[in-house]
Amino acid sequence: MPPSSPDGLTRNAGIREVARRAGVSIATVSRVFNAHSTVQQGTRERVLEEARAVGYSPSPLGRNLVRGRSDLLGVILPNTGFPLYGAVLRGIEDTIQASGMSVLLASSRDDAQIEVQAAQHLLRHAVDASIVVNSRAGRNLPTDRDLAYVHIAPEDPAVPHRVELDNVRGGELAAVELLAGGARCPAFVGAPGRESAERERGFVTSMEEAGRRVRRVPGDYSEDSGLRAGMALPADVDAVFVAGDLMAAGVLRALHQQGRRVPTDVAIVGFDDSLIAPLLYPRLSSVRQLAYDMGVAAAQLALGLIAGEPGPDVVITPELVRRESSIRVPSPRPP
Amino acid sequence: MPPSSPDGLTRNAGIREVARRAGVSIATVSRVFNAHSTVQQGTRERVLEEARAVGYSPSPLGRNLVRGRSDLLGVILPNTGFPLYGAVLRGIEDTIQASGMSVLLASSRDDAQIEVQAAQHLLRHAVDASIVVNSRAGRNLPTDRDLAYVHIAPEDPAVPHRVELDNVRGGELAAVELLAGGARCPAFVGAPGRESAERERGFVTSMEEAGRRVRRVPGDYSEDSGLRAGMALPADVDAVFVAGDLMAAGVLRALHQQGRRVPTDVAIVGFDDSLIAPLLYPRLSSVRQLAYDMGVAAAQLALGLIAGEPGPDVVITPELVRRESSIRVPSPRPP
DNA sequence: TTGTAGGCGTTATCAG
DNA sequence: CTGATAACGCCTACAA
Repeated sequence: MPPSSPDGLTRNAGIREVARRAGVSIATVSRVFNAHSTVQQGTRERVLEEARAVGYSPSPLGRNLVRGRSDLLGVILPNTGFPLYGAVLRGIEDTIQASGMSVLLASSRDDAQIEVQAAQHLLRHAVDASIVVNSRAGRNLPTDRDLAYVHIAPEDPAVPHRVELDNVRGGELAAVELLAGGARCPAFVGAPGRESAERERGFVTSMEEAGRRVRRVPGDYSEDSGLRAGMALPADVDAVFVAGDLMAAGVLRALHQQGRRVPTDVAIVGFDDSLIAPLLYPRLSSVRQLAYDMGVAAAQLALGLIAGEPGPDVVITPELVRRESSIRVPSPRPP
Repeated sequence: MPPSSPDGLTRNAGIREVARRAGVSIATVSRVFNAHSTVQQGTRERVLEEARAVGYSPSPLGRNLVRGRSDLLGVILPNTGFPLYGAVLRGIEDTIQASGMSVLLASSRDDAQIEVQAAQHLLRHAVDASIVVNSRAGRNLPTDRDLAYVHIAPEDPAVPHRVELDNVRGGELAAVELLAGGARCPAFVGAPGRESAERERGFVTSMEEAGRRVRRVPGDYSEDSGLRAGMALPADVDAVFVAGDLMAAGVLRALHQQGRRVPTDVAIVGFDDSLIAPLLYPRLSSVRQLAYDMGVAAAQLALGLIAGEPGPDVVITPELVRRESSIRVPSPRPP
């Protein structure tokens, strides 16, 4: 019995139903819905007509099975909650939406082991490609067929298909800004990992070229570590570059507590320009990480790989967003 | 030809391969991998053994097709980037991970139209259920078979399967805190929508019971609107409850600019306890929204619906997180 | 307990 | 340009 639907509810019409009503074979219906196939004008219209009538469109499930791929893009984030990753995700989503793909999410919890498992899981779901943010596993990710990974800021400097921020340049921007503000005794608050090291390199190099020695204080990207770093800042330091905004918030608080005025006594530049930067007091100058743009770039790269046209790696150039924390004004002494 | 693999690479082994090696039919292999099926101990072990040997596990694609459902959970967020939603997402992820499901993401951009399309898209991918955050479309979401929606804080107060915060209670908590700090002239900074209205109701009711009249100032959840609201605050106001942390950041800044001290001159309580609250200056007291917990609850509800055991709606009781912005201390005048 | 066979909804190959 | 028909990988009556 053909799936005529005598009950009130329109059960999901399939390709057969449409073929029957249009008086063609299911093969023709399929061709109509798959581009670059040749089918006569009249037939095509008739099929489309009937399809609309019963509300048909090809089921992803059947299609996935036969094609061995889905229209899914895997995304592996270290941590779903972090704002910066949210921006990346949004960039990815906005970009792939047009091509009818969707995002299958997984998280790695900053653990190479878990990351590999997540990748495997995505693989089994036949994602067309995956984007991995801050990959720990790097080249060890399982790769089926010619599955493509696009990496955003991976630890491993050798993985292909990468989108990355020019961290060294970011450090330089911070140095330029602080020097313009008259920095004499600069400090750098860093964190473990490649990215922080690069930011430090750019900063220190520029500062040394200007004849300034940079004090280093370690942290771990947390606000708390920033607070401790701020407390440990030598008394003569008058300019600080902090490798992450959250840490910068901690440094800022430490300075408040010590009664040191920002930017009058100490100027500060953060990194990321995450959404907290303009909310801090004073508003934090920060090297903009352009997370949204990185998501967009990664998605475009992924789309290219899927289409068989691998694009070149992307290096995004950061900008400095100037706000109150680094803009030196004459000491506000009322008359 | 059976898929013996003469080339070096182990091509993905299928159910047939395992069946052949274990000397059983594919039906038996299938039964081994589907619980509540009865297969002899010895046979089961042999199958498992061979499965492990070739690295086999049932393909989601084939399984989805025949079962008409995937092991995917749809999640529709208004906006992928917003921190609060990130927390919800994390709660969802952490909860479903154990059951081997994964999250298929979509966003609604706060638009009922787009929300419906997103839901349809998820539907076609045969998600087992969907979680919708801040639904605008409400009961108008397309519903195939017995697909279940779980709603987190929907606009429509009548949709079933909901997880929600007790906003009225949140308003009361804010009132209690501010009254304890000696509030005489309280104000409320609100925003459009049901949630803000409920927070207002709880706040105003409690305040009026204490004999205080509440000034209302409108906003829209943005920092900027908070800044404007803060500027528009009558001079005698000494306590403010703001319906969102981001707006509260704006209010705080306005007060700084006016030279009004927080909490000495004006005490402030925000709402959400988003991750910016402890970063503001001074640290912002806030009614905790427990977004992570709401994600967990929603995921549990969804899991229940999928299993055919619908659980009761969930109302989460907020807590007040006390921080500097509402803790009145004697004016800090050193001896 | 196990095997046989049919079907899930599509795409792709190969004739016509 | 179009129609049969064979996969795709798996689940599930039904039968043995």
